[in-house]
Amino acid sequence: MVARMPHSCPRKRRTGRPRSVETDRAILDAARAALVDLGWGRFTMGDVAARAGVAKTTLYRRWAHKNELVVDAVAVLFDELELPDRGSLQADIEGVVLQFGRLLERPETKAALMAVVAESTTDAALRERIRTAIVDRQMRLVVLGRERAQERGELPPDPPDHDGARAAAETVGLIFDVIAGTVVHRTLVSAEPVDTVWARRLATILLEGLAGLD
Amino acid sequence: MVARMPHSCPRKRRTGRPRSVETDRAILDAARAALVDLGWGRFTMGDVAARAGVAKTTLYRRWAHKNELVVDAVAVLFDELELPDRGSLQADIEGVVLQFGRLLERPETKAALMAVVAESTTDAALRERIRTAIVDRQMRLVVLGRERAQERGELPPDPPDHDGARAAAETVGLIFDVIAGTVVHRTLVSAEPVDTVWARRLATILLEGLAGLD
DNA sequence: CAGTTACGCTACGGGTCGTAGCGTAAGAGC
DNA sequence: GCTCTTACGCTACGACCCGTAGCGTAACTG
Repeated sequence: MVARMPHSCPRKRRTGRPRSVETDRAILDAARAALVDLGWGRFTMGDVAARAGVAKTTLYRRWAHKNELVVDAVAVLFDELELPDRGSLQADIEGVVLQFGRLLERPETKAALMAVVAESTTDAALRERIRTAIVDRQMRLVVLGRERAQERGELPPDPPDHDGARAAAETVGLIFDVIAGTVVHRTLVSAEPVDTVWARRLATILLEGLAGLD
Repeated sequence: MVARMPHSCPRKRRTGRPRSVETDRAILDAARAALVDLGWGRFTMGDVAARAGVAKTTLYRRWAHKNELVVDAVAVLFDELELPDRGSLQADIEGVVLQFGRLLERPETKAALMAVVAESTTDAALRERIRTAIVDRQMRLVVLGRERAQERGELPPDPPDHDGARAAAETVGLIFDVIAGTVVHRTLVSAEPVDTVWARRLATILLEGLAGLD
C-alpha cells in the first residue's frame, strides 16, 4: 500500500484530473534507485524527477520535503517483513533479527534510514511519519512473536488489568529497542554483517534475558 | 585531547606561524553551540565561523568537510565517559547505560550523531574518523566493565589462546552493539528518556543473557 | 459541454558548499 | 634584528541544490 500523501485530503476529491498512481510508483522506484546510486548525500529531487521521467514540480505536489519522499520510498521495503512461525521463541527471534539485518544491509535503507532519523530530531512531523511508515511495521513482528511465545507457554501471559497492559507495552518497547537498535548499530556503526551465528547469539541473550525479567 | 586535523602532517611542521589552539577550541565550541541552536539541518560552516569570530576559510584549513568538523566537535563529549566501580556487573551495566543515555539526550549529540553516521555509509574516511573519535571511546567502558566482572568471578575469564581472544573480541562487540544500539534507538527513534528504571531493566536482560552465552 | 485538478515546463530567489587570490599577522630559525 | 614559512582574514566566486511561481496543457468528472 502507498502511504498517505501529504497534500491529499482525507475526504476523496471527486472532481478534476486524478493523481496518476503510475507516477507515484515511478517516483518511489526512482527514489530508491537514486539512493542506491548516490546515497543520501548526493540524492537530489531533480535527479529523482529525471529518473522517473517526471517534472520536479510533480514531486513537490506530493511531498513537501525530500526527507518525506525518502521515508515513503523506503517504507514499502518494510512491508516485506513477516514472521513465519518457526516453532520456538528462540527461532522466532533469530528470524526477526535476520530479517532486520537483511533489510538494513540493502543500500537504500542503509543510506536513508539514519539520515531521516537524524532530521527527525528537529522535525516532529517527520518523526511521526517515520513512526507510522516504518517503526510500526517493525514493531508488528515483535508483538506477534511475543503473542506466539505466550501461547506456547514460553512467556507468561499479560495480566488483563490496566497496569498489566501498560507493563506489556513497555516490555514490547524495550524488546523492540534492543532488537532494532542492536541490528542497526551492528550494520551501520560497527559495519559488520548480520549472519546466522551472530543472530543466534543475540537471540540467546534476549531469550535468557527475558526469562529473568520477573 | 583534540583529534588529528586532516591537513596536519604526521611530522611536525617546525617553521612558520603555528595554528592557534585557541582558535581550535573556539571553533569546536561554536560548532557545538550551533548544533544546539540549529540542529544538523541548518548547521552551516559560515554560521560556525561567525560564532567563533573566525574566517570561514580557517575552518576549511582544518577540516575538509563539515561532517568531519562535527565529528570532532561531538567527540570531546565522549571523553567525559567513565565507569566507576559500582561493585557488581549489574550496577556497572546500569552505569554505562545511564551514561550513554545522558550523553545522547544532549541536543548536540542528538542532532549530530545519526547525521554523521548516515553520511559515513558512503564515506569510508568519515566512518574511520567516527570509529576512532567516538566509537572506541564508548567501547572502552564495555571492555573495562567486562574485565572487572571477570575479576569478581561474575564472568568466566577469557582463554589465553588465540581463538579465545577472538571470541572475547566478538563478545565485546556484541555487548557493545546491544548497549549502544539500544540506547540510541530508545533515544532517537522511540524518542523516550533513558531513566533509571529502564536502565535497570535493560541491564537485567543483559546480565541474564550473558550468563546464558555458553 | 464546463469545471476542476494534475502535469510539464521554464525561470527564479535564496541559500550553502568549498575554493581562489591576495594582503597581512605571527611565529621559527639564523 | 632579519628572513622564511605558515596561518589568518577578507572578498569574491562558481557550482549546486532547494523549493516556489506562473502559465499553458492534459485528463477526468458531472
